[in-house]
Amino acid sequence: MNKDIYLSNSLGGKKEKFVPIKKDQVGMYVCGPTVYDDPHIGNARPLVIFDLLFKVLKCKYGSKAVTYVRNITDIDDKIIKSSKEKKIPISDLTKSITKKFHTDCDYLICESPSYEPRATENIKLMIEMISDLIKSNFAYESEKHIYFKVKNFKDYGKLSNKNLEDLIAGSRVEVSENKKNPEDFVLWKPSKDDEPFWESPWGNGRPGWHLECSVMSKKYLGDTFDIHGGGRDLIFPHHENEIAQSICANKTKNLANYWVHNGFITMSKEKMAKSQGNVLKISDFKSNYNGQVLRLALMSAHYTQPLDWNNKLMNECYKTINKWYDCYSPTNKKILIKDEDLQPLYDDLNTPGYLANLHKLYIKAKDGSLKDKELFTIACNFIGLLRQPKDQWDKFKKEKLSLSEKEISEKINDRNKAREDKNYKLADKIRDELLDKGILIEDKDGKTTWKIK
RNA sequence: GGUAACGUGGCGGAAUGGUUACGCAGAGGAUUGCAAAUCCUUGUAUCCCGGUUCGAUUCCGGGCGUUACCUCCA
Repeated sequence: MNKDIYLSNSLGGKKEKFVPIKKDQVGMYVCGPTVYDDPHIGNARPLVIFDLLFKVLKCKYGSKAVTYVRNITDIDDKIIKSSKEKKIPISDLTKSITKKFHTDCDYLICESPSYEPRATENIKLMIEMISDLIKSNFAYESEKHIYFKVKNFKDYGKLSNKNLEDLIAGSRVEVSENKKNPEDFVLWKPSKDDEPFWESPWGNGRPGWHLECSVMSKKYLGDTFDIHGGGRDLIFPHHENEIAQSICANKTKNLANYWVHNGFITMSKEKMAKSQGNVLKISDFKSNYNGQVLRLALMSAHYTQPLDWNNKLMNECYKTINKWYDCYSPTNKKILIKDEDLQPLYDDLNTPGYLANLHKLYIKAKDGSLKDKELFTIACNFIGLLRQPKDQWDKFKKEKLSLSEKEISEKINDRNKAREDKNYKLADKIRDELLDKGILIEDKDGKTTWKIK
């Protein structure tokens, strides 16, 4: 397959043909979690979206050609605050949230990135980058704080379409007596007695937000790399500041050539965010839904669009996967997905377009040959669906049942007796009762079978 | 106030300068004791006003509306 990949580039605001810096090598950096609280559905979207992009890139460039780096930020003001609130030592908190995050990734069927560096393991490199920035007059020290001097970087605001005057006029920037200018942001700050610290030329302290991404992307992908991803809300200030730091420290023109940002998950059309108090934890879904259902739901809209999260969406996705399992036919054969079927994914990760193709392949597979079913299964597998054996999917459904199989067959016997007696009122009552409990009865060829709705 | 995104049938959601998305729901039919499941059939929608064009839902301008970012947020 030699089709081009297109991506919506936030830098410039247009869909562009993807051309990697090196012909047969792709580097992608995605902002991972700050591990201070349980991951929620909003966090799940970039996990699934960039997992898909990883798969598509590997499909085109080869599985070894793509380096996917996703950081874990394990030192930050939010973590310190959360640790105090929860009365848990910081390292315990970050370890347990990181573990939960990985469990959630598995639940959503996301494969591991190539590297998953932690901020606290790279403090030395951060200090080096700060020193470079001070030397080249892009940063200054003030009362044991180091600030980035935004005015000295003329391209500041290019990604987020902001200019300095507006930012200052907005005056929502954090005011601090130590700053020379209100728009400056902190690279290093002193730690209080009860806060974690690292030794530095400017005293014991800790890094500002933003810096870990600049340092770790450089470490694994170089000064300039291909794709940088994350949620829309990171565009400003996080990515803007990353760009400023990296370009000034590395003396390059660009940090990443393609900036890819996913839209938000909303609840009743309003952004799902901790500050709004309307977050749904990923783990809350585990008892009721197989992770594939969430994964499909997260792919049901284009990644740049907002996605409203509700029960109807979940139910539709559940029904779709349940239906698709009828054609589940795993195989070790190498069956290639047709270019025309794959094409929507190459075109800016158009997941709804690909899902439409899957529906078409399903219809073909349903009455088709084994090979059609195998192709359909492989096409689902490509985006991380139908990877679990069917009995695992059924098992999950059975766990939710309130009736035992024995009770169900007793009810069915009762109903069939009633039918023989032509007591259809009773028969229908039993059937409806079972349906209420999620058991679907089918009379076929004189036999009655049941399945879980 | 500044900066963006979006506005498609009952709902969700793609695409597109002239013809079909797709899914769910609904309707009709086959089947059935009745159902369910399944199968078959069925949908002519692009916020408003101008402009460009032979032709715009699609491009351009204006308006209205919704949302987001400008403070931590995926």
